Amino acid sequence: MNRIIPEPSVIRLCLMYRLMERLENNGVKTVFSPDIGENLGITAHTIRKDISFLGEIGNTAAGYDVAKLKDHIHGNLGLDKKRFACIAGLGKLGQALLNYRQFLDGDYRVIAGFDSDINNLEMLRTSVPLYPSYRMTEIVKDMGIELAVIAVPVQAAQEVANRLIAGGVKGIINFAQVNVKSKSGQVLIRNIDLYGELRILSALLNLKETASLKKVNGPDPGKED
Amino acid sequence: MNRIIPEPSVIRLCLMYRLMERLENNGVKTVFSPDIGENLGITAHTIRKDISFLGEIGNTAAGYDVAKLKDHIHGNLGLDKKRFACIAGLGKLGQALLNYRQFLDGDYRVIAGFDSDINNLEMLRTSVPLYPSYRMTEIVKDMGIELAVIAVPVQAAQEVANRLIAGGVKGIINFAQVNVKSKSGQVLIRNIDLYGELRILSALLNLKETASLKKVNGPDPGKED
DNA sequence: CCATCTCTGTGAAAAAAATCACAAAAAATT
DNA sequence: AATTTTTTGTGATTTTTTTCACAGAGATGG
Ligand SMILES: NC(=O)c1ccc[n+]([C@@H]2O[C@H](COP(=O)([O-])OP(=O)(O)OC[C@H]3O[C@@H](n4cnc5c(N)ncnc54)[C@H](O)[C@@H]3O)[C@@H](O)[C@H]2O)c1
Ligand SMILES: NC(=O)c1ccc[n+]([C@@H]2O[C@H](COP(=O)([O-])OP(=O)(O)OC[C@H]3O[C@@H](n4cnc5c(N)ncnc54)[C@H](O)[C@@H]3O)[C@@H](O)[C@H]2O)c1
Repeated sequence: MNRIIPEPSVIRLCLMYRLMERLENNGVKTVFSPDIGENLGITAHTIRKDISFLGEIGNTAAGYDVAKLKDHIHGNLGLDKKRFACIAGLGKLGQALLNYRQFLDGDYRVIAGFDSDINNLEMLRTSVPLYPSYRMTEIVKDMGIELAVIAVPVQAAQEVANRLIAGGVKGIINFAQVNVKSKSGQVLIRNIDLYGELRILSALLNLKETASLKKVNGPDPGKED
Repeated sequence: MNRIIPEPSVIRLCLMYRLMERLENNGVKTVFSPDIGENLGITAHTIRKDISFLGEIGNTAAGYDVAKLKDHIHGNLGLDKKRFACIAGLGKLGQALLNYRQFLDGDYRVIAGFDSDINNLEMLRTSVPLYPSYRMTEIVKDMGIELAVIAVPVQAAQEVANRLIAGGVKGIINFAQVNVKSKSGQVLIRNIDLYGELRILSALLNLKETASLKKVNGPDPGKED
């Protein structure tokens, strides 16, 4: 058993965690590695390898106890650590996120919203405290906010990231149409390009047709659609 | 030069395309591989390798012509192929996407929206034609829609995916809190978990602190934040 | 127009990740 | 209680991806 976990495994384990939550809700008590794989589009081999990075937890010949596996992942990845989050930019996308239940009562709770447009702030009905953009660094620092979501226009994104980082944010999810960076490289940043996802899909489809793609993801598929 | 392109390279090339668009808008004429790398958080080596999968295009000792590289990626990845898209589920998130400019006038144009709630459909002000959910398969087939975005509640997601696939959709982006699957494995699916991104960030931060993560991404960072 | 300097393109090497294959442990069956 | 079946956990192997290193093509500059 290895205590050093590859990043792709961490990401898959997070997906497994979500799956275990759902299975537990549905009253499922036990799962086998091929079930998990089937659900996540990953081979059973990889599933078992990923889980084994966290130590032994399965039952030989009897699979994994759903609740136990969930807690195991939870504990080992430190998901029990609660963190505060904020949303910078409360336009169409920022508002949708701001009102999303999981962001309000989950482990990574949104406790502040920021926008440069004061009128916009006054219009919004929400239980989350909202602040003008110029107070971002100060508020982030005071509230101990560690995670941030950027949903501002492309021109403002890097500047907003800088202010968040100055306030002590350690992780950022960025939806603006530009990869934002942290100069020190110490802050984790995940750039998500929603429109770009369509571009990627289209490119993969094209290449799949002309057979010039090395591999298309997903493990042994079933038979029929 | 290799005509078979690894999937990670395809994804990075799509990011490069976005960057070239922006640089061109800003009047930048030439870029060097380290610039591109710096912008995307990837090493210059990888950038050059990725580009070289598409054939020679750079100028020895003089970098890449922005417009030329953009068109080169565009052509080689088949991004010139226009495709129609639709959005299934017009709640908070679906509406934000539906009104996003790039989805309305980009190459992957949203030409239909679906919701099971007729009242909701009647309330919405948009230039995109909206349809009740039960017509999904029929409309998708008739309009020749190839790409779809799923933004329905978790319970409905797989069922909606099935209907889209029955209508002939070839690629799906799914925002519901469950990995949806295509039985044949022929349909490309990208599951995006917005809340899960926060979980991943938190897990990576925890592991970084306890030094039990194999590698944290991002190439040689600069000096200061 | 020669020397030098710069940056691409790519085979080779290294690193990382996924897959395999099987021992071993427990459950199920007879 | 012995045998068969099942399924985990993990070293070993294979595949994939990234990084390296440098030849070579062209720019630059005297
Ligand atoms: N809406 C979508 O579906 C969608 C899809 C993909 C990507 N995006 C990206 O997400 C971002 C937000 O999109 P949107 O549609 O919500 O845009 P929007 O224009 O509706 O909202 C942007 C908000 O940011 C605020 N803002 C501007 N500068 C700011 C600053 N310096 N600090 C804080 N707030 C500031 C504005 O006042 C506005 O409220 C954009 O970068 C967009 O490209 C949006
Ligand atoms: N809103 C967010 O910020 C956010 C963030 C992360 C993930 N998500 C996920 O995105 C999805 C949508 O979220 P939301 O906040 O927009 O939810 P929502 O409840 O506001 O909207 C869901 C919409 O889907 C429609 N719908 C239900 N069943 C349908 C069916 N069978 N066919 C077509 N339409 C149907 C509903 O009528 C409703 O309009 C959910 O799965 C949610 O978990 C949302």
